[in-house]
Amino acid sequence: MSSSNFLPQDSPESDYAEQTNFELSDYFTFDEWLEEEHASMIFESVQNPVYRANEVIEPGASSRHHEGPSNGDSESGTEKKQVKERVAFKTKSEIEILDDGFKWRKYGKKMVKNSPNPRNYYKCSVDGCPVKKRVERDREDPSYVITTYEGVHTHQSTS
DNA sequence: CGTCTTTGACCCGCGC
DNA sequence: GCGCGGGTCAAAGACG
Repeated sequence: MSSSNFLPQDSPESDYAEQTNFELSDYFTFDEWLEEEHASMIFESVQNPVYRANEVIEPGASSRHHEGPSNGDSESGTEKKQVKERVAFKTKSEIEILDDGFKWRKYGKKMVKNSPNPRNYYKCSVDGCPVKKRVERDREDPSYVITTYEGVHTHQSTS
């Protein structure tokens, strides 16, 4: 019986951009919500399971993971403010693989100590799509699934 | 045959 | 300096 509300909109085929038009959500830093209890914050989003977080990453910030194994010195100019958009969804469902119209490739699974359930990491299979998806189960409500989208799709959904 | 899943190992940042 | 936590990649296997 998963006739619950998977997505706020009943038009999964709609453009993702359309769905990202939730201005009813609150604007807060992801860090803030991280400090707070996930469940607590999103708990109110049961009806509006859509949260939008804009994080501004400064050029000086160490957002460089491990791509250039060269000896330091990797100042490739083109350094500008990178705005990462993160959206947290909380939906009540048994399955965590909620198809939103995009193709995702699982690239890792990790176990969080605060939760007896593992955390899954998904990435868009589309080339040039830096969008990442993080799926986690609510530790207090295993029936709830928290999906966190990171980035913006640079392509249309497969529809 | 191509794509995706799965698991372990590795890496990074921070705290103490 | 080391440990912890979290996040990512990679190789092999499974699957269509």
